[in-house]
Amino acid sequence: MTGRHHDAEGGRDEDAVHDYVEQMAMTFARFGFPRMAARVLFALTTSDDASMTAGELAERLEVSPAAVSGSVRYLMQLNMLVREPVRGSRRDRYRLPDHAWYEVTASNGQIYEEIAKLALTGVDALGGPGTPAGSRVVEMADFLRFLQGEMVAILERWRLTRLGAPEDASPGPDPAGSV
Amino acid sequence: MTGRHHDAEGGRDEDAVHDYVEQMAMTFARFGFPRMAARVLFALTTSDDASMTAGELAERLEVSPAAVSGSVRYLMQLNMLVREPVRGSRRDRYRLPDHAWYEVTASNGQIYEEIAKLALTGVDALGGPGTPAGSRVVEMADFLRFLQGEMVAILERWRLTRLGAPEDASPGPDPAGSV
DNA sequence: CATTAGTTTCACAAAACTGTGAATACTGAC
DNA sequence: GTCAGTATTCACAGTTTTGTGAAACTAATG
Repeated sequence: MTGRHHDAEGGRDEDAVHDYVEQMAMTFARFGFPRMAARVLFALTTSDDASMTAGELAERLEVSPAAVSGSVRYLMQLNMLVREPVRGSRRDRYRLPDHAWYEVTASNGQIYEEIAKLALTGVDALGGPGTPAGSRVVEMADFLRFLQGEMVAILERWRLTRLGAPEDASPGPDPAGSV
Repeated sequence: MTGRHHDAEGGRDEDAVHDYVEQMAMTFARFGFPRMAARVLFALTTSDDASMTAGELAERLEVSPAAVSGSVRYLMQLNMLVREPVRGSRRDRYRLPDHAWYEVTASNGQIYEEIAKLALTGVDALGGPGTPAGSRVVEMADFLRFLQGEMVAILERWRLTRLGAPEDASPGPDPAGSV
């Protein structure tokens, strides 16, 4: 025993996991993601069954139940988390869906379209699509719609190549030696 | 004269443009983009030559020069704005590059790889890629790298089809009647 | 070299955001 | 129906972010 909860080769190092969760969460926070929600997300990501109760999350992260409550609500609204009532108990388990990153990326794709639509509402005020400013806005909207369309296609490709193949327990055909 | 600065059919309606800038900026702010930077961005987007001095921006947006200064620095760091010193004057013009959205999307692509790399640093602590948590992290990293790679490809396709074709003043081949 | 227009920096006030503890409201068990 | 265990809501405090006014800095012009 080293003082760090490191079981053995291949075992989990809980302290290191703790650090890792915090590091990932802070990185996401830098990109505008709510801090506590990021902590919850990675606490779940790093738990072996991708599932914890609110109480377990609070204990693990050493934060109040209130903070967990707010964060899980936020994450659920983003479709990154599902709540699963536990039969025979009033506890709910919060679980990361199986392919959460794929799912959330797919469901967020719609925001490109929303922004494009909003952008185009300004074209008239700018004097129409023939004016420099008007055409600039149209180009932006076109670009966003292009991105959205392509995104749908590449997500479909991911779904087919990675999620379509049923048995793929190994990390993947492309371990991509850490760059 | 209606009280709104609307010249004629096809002319700009400055009041409406003002509202539009604010609306777009607030939408971006909801997604975590700094508010004032968003205002500056859309003030430039909606100006006919995509270029203004700091003073013009401050006047147009009715904010302090200090706020403009901070925001343009932020936007330049994101490659969404270039500073162009004006010869024979101490004024700098801040200009939106021609295909700003394309450019910034392309230059931001790298963040997927960064997050993927950071994510993989946790695999050991989780007990290796064979554990449930470890494989989950590997899948996330794989997905992010896949996205990044595909993004590079689709941006290249945009560049070739839209920026490669020299004359395309019309809004585009696909007006995409508002969905 | 002094003047002046324009921009940036700095310290500070206001607003927004985060997370907490306490109170409240659910929900299943008995 | 009552009890007990959980989850949620609410008001608040600490922190961070945002934007301002004033002063400092920079560069062209007479």
